[in-house]
Amino acid sequence: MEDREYRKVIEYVKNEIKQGRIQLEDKLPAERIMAEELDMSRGSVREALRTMENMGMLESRQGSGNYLTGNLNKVFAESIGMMLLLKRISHSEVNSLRRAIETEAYALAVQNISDSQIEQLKAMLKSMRTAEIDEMILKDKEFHYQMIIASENHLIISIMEALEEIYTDSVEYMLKNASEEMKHRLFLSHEKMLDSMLRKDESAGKRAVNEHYDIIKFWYDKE
Amino acid sequence: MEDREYRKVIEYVKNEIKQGRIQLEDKLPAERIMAEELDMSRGSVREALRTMENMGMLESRQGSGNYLTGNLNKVFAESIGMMLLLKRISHSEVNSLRRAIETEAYALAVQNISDSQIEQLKAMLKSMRTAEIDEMILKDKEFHYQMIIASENHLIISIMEALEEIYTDSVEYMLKNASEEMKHRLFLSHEKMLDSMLRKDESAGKRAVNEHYDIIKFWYDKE
DNA sequence: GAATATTTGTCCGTATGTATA
DNA sequence: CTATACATACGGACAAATATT
Repeated sequence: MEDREYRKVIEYVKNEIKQGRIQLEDKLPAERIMAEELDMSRGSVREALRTMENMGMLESRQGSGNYLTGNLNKVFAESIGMMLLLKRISHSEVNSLRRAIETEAYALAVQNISDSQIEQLKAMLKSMRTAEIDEMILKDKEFHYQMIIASENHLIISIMEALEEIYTDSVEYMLKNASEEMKHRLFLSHEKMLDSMLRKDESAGKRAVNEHYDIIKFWYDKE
Repeated sequence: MEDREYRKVIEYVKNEIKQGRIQLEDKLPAERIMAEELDMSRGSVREALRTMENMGMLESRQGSGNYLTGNLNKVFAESIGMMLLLKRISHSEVNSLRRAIETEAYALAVQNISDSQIEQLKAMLKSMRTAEIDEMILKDKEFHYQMIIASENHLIISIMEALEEIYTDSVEYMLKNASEEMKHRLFLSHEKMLDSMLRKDESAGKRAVNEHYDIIKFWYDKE
């Protein structure tokens, strides 16, 4: 079943990592070398490289070589985007995932956030209140992103970056068509998130995150 | 930057889907045909196919053709597995993600779960109490999986399946080396999850899920 | 800075194994 | 069973980008 030729390369690379012979940022042997070493064609090696590139574990640089990297977000963004296109999943399902992850990110952020990060959050919230719509959208995005970063969980950050990529347009559309009341309620939920952050009140903060996503869910259901 | 030849194929397929000319389960034009149509080599087309296969959006069947599918889990499992191998992320970070998603899955399950599913959960919990260790591990896995399925969120189900794939061995190791007290506490958290499910008490259930993951976190931190 | 070697990117032609009518 | 269509894989060639001398 899964006995494609190019799998040999992936197993080879995996093994080299396990043995500690190569690690992040290192260069792999040249395509030709690997092809000869593993007794296979260069084309098959290239299929393996493409696979690994799309897993986010390597980067090919023409004229230079193939280097081990660690970028998850593109894989997630592209895959989830495709599943949406193929109608395999729905926007409301993705919204649930965002709610799930941001709630946990909040809990982690409460523990890890620095004073300067909190100051930045305050500043963002302040400009959200007064700013024009485009500026508001930007600050809204930054506010959430800052929370995610403060979680210090690389996996969570990657997935949220991927989801962000998918949703920028959608969020912009929503905010530009939202009622004043809805925008006010969103603002209040942000305020609660920050307030609870200051008081290190995890559960109140989590509730605020959930409120935030309930507002969005309500809007999507109506649309 | 992203101007590789094979991207043409992906754009072409995306467009065919958007135009409604092909959809899930449909067969793509043959490699040769696409290569000629898009004026490129078969090798480059194959790299694109490999990319799309690893995005979970198609399946290549030798002698038959390339078919559009929608399987997310393999991509996630392989990518996350690789990031762990490359030490780009840690096990505790993955554990946080599982906690996040399972908490939300629980909330969704409370709304969607059927009576027969609840009966099955009861049965699983019952055999978990008395069973031998191997049977217990199996039932534990089934219990959580059943909850996830009841969420009826395909994206959440896919990601959890991927994480499950990565963690089967690790969970087995943990449970086989856990103290009786820890196993008892895990059992109690399961019991709370089910109890709250019966009473449709979402927040108590979420707390139980969190307790469950706190126990696991404690074990990992100690290990 | 220029010449040269290395490496990835892309192409073509061909042979083989597999599925399908 | 045969013929056709198709994916899989190989080897050789040249172009383009980069690294090295």
